[in-house]
Amino acid sequence: MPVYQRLYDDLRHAITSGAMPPGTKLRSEAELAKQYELARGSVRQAIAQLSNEGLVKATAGRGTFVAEHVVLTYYGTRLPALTGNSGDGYMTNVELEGRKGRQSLEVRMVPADADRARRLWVHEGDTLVERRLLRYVDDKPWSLQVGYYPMRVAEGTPIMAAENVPEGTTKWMADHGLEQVGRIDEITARPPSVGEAATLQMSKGVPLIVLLRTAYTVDQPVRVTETLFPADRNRLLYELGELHVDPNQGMP
Amino acid sequence: MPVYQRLYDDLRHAITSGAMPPGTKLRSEAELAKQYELARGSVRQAIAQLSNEGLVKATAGRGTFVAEHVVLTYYGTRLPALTGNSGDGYMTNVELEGRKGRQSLEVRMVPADADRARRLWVHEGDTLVERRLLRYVDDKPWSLQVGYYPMRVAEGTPIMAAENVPEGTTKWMADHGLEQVGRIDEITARPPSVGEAATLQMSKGVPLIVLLRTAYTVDQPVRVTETLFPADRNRLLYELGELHVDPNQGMP
DNA sequence: GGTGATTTGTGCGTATGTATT
DNA sequence: TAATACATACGCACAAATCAC
Repeated sequence: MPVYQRLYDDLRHAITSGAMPPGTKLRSEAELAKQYELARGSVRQAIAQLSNEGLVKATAGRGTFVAEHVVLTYYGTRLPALTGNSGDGYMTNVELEGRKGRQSLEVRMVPADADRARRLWVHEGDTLVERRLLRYVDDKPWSLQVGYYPMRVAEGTPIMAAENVPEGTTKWMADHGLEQVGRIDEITARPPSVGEAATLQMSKGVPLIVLLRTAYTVDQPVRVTETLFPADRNRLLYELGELHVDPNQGMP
Repeated sequence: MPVYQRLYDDLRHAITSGAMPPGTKLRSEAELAKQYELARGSVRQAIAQLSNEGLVKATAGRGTFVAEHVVLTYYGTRLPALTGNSGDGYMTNVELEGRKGRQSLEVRMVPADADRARRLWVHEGDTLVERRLLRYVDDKPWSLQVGYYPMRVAEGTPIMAAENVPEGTTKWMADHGLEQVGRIDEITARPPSVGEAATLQMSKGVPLIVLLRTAYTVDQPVRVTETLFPADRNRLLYELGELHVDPNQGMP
């Protein structure tokens, strides 16, 4: 185990546990070196790793500071996600947290690859409608959602138009006989590609959380969405079972 | 956007979509260089990135192959997780998939930091029971779960003993008047520290999925667990709402 | 077992564009 | 504006591992 690891662990724990809130100035590299009995190079290595993860921001001459760290929560189980996911559900959520939401949309026709074909009960190569939604929060790109609809669902509907469906695609579908009653969320994580890092304006060491959601009516799958969340500014939250206490409130 | 990116994207898509199943040999670096009109160095960069993510494995003299890719699914919503999570629930699941499960356990007393204190309704510095569970699958370390119990829950119970609770701690607690009726799962991802990468035997480019679960009885939180999943061999799956169709079965 | 062909691993040098200082 | 550093990209050469004959 490298020597800088202990410093790195301490700092990360202090930041993530809230002991050092955003804006806090770290002690200087020289001070940390003396305190931990390390060479300044080792201190820099620990800080470089934190910087790579987006936890701190170093500025020459000023010092190193805990990064302003807005983490938005994506509620996997709450109603907005269930009733108006594609468009306004998430965005109302964002605005509830006092932030400014915006999104850009592209719609294309693409052939289904093997995986999406299996999930959507179509044949490989069949045409799917792809809706690519880049969501901004406070004018920063925040997450990228790519949704796929089979033609049997999308044909002749506003889903095929390159425009926002004001009430959200999920709500629109429910109003037209395609009510989504269940879904499966698969969650993985991986490093971003260079292109993804660029469009989402994330540093390369930050992972992407990948949420692959398949939505079902009572008798068929109707949509697959893949949402990419930069892990330094997003977390997913699932509320399961029955909660009789308020988790945000402290002890009574 | 770098030129090697197109090759990287093509290869990754071919692998993740199933077009190139595990064991498939990639074309040689020289061939790919000619095909994509790149220098060999650029081809190597694309492959290095895939290798870093654990998607391919290169061997001198033989070639580069799509990695044998066992991905185990952690079911966030199924009963094993709800009734016997800590011990045997997950492991029965693993054995159901035809793999060999094993785990090592350490139990310690630790003071609560600010974050865990807030979640468990105790004061910062109060003593918690820490149960550290390293799970192996087929003799490879697979995930690391660290659970924290407040003393009001753990005192005088097998939870404090450094031994497996055969029926699982959750089941044990339910049998003794602490039935868990709800829980909150918070999901994030981050790069592993060097120590974590070592104990979980993962390559450094692979992210960790972090699942932070707070479990509640009808009137209080009773446990916080933080589970670390190397992202290249784990995925989380949540089944939500009502599913009237079998998602694993193809189209009828 | 030996030999040569193939393939990855590694080193070096050069050039270019971008961002930082 | 100049200097510096860094990532990207290209090309070449050789070493090391593997495999077929």
